[in-house]
Amino acid sequence: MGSTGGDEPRTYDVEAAQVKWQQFWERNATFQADRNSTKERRYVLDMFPYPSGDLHMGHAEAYAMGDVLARLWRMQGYEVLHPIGWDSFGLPAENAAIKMGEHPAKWTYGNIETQKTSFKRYGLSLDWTTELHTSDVGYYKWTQWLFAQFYKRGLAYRKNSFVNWCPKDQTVLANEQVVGGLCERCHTPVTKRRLSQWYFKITEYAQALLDDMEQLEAGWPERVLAMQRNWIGRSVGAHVDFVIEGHATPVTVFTTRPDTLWGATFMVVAPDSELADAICADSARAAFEAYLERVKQSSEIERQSTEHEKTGVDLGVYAINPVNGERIPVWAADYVLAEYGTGAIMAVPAHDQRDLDFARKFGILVRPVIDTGEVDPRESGVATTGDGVYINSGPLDGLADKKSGVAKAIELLEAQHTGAAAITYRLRDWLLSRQRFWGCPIPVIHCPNCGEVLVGDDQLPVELPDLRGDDLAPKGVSPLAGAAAAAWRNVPCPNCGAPAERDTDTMDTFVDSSWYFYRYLSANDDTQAFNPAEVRAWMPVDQYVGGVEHAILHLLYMRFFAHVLHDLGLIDFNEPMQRLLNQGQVINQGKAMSKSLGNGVDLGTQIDAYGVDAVRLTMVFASPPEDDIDWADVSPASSLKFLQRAYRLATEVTSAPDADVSTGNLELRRVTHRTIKAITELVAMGRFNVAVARIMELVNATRKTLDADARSGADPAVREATQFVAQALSLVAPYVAEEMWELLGYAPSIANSHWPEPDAALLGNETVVMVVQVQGKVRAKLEVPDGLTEAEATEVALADPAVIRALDDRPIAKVIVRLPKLVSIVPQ
RNA sequence: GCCCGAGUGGCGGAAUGGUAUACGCGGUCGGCUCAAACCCGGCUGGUGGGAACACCUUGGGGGUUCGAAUCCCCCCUCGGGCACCA
Repeated sequence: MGSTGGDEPRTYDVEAAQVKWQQFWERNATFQADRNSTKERRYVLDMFPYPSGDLHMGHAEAYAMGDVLARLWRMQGYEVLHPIGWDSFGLPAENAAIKMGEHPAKWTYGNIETQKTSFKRYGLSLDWTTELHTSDVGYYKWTQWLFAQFYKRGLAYRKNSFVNWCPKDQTVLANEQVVGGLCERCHTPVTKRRLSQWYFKITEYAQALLDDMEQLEAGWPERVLAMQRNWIGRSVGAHVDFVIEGHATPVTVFTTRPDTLWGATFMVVAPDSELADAICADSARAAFEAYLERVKQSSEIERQSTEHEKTGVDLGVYAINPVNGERIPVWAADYVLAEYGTGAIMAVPAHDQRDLDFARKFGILVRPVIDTGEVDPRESGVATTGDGVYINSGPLDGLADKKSGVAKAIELLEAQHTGAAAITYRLRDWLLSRQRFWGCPIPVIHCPNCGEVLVGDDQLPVELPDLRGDDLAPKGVSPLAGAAAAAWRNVPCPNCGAPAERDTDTMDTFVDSSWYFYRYLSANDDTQAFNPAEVRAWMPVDQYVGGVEHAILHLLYMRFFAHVLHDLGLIDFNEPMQRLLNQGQVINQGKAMSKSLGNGVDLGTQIDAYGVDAVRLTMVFASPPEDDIDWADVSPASSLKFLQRAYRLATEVTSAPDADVSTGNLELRRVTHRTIKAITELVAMGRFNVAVARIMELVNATRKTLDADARSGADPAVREATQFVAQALSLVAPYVAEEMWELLGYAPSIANSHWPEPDAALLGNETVVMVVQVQGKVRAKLEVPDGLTEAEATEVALADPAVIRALDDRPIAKVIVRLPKLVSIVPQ
């Protein structure tokens, strides 16, 4: 009980409030968006969850953040759509199904029920009427339809090449899913396999994806944009053709330094490229094949290691340097990648460290062509890469900077038709096939006569067959290629009727998640993937919220999808997410929570102990949204204490709901309106932790007013302050906010209340604290009436004893006045 | 190696050119209590001083400015991303 005592209940029953308001919101469809609304619309989107079990601390933080904005915008009078669904295809379900001898759907949809209950308890302002599951036939039919659109446009194709293979999950992986040479999901070292696989031609959009980042600069975190730029990896340089002795077609290399061509003393091709095989001399064949075998055995990690000693083999052929006619040897070495550029490079050992290391190991000629004034690379073993004067470079000799050297070299190559300016990207096409069952089947039939045949729109969906348990166990190929799926797989060719087979791979689940936010807008429409009119009405998304771990996965893929959908004429924008918030992680004792460390914190236990409101408040208040929260550093118990303290204000308000606020305590009213202004701005800027601090200050100020005078409970200013405390609090602590709202005598729900505008007349102050500096040091803090003139302020400042003492009779050189709060005096 | 971001009390953090350390945690002293928990209130960057007060303090060094945590240059440390990418 509080020190002032009283008969009314002074705290709220956390558990009872949670049950009561959940029911209320559900019954009244409080958070259901009105599709026919005439209000301005806002679309708040959280990255949809994978139904892995129950809601955990990480979800709790992410969803708390999105809800703050959704709730603010709703109260500000926008029609807010805040949907939710399930990214319900994926490997964990399949693994669980194998273990239990079940169908993956059972595990998946069971988890969804559990998680859904937790979501509802968590008090999020979600519209459940558009709930979707990517594993529902009604959804994945349209994933297949979209694949077909991509295919028809030439953006989905199959090719045979070395691909990333996870030996544990027994499936291929996209480049984006290989992190440091390990499988993103299970951390097994990734190996290479040669397979025919489906790809999306994301490389065709490399430049567009770079260019359109300009639109995102205002609303996306800089680090995400940087990561995407880095990942796309644009390099500007030139293509140069080298004739190979004894071969008709020249080999093209890509280089960023065509100006160093005169120093190219050998050429290197990737051992696992077709090119190496094609040009290898008979005399070198045996050595080459032994080397290739060795390269294939080594893991990605080994190969990528910077410590890795250079290896390679002489292919026994010579190339002709197009600028000086010099014969240079051609080597195969694994430091050249088959997939990047053309799979072949010109090596300039004097000015590239990798080439220098290689040349020194194998005794190949090193010839500097730029004199940078540094030690000769032949002596130092350190390649020089800076600007300098060109030497040994024919027509470039005497030039002194890289820029003109590069330009001159390209001009020369173009004139003799042996090369041209070129741009290369690091980004590779998106490998979308997966050798697993619980995913969206690729709607293609392979016919011995007709080849690849796309399943017609009228034949969609291609439904998954009913496989379970051991049928799904990894056998090196997709379960859909196994005996149990024979009946599903063997179908007549839609073209010629001959016996044919369905494609047995399923799509990467990132395909599913690249378009779910369009589907929310017409989730139950079985005539189209999404309704263009609804997309026009609601999109782009105003705020997207999710983890930064998707910076170059989902967030790149969904951008690519949007570009294609735009080119297909299905949407009229390129960038679907205007603002992006990457919330931090919840960690414990400095480390990510994990089972092996045993430092996990269970969300359900926290909620049972402190309530939803306190947990959410803790999440939001602990740090800026994008920073990690260490649960060891926070105190949900004190969050609850604060909520009870706020609640208590409402129990002490005795004025009528329609009381005339203009008669209220002016000081408190000023604090309230300043707080309204500050919180409105802070929340809009995503500075939620600071906004909460402001709520706390308003609670403190209101408490002081109440404690100062026993009659303050009847003061309408106290009601006004408390009312705003409830509204601001409702952004993070919706249950206690509803309780307060009811106690104040207003009709629920507070979520539909009108967010106040600050009264401009109340933003000023009668008096302000004016700081007086002498030589930049604060010498006095004076309480003066607001609205002094500069001359008056100066006069008051110079009269202050502390200021006089600090001036010590020195004459004044300058006085700078910044009204209303500062006077800076500069003595001579 | 390249690219981003960050360094502020014992801790999370606030202040983005104008009162450094808001708000909270922790601590401490006091009130309530037979007692304790809860709750309520005060104090809480450092050094010197009995006090008034003075000086110092935003990773380090330099600069711009009447005034710098904030802007500029150099360096250090930490976190993240990419990485034999030609």
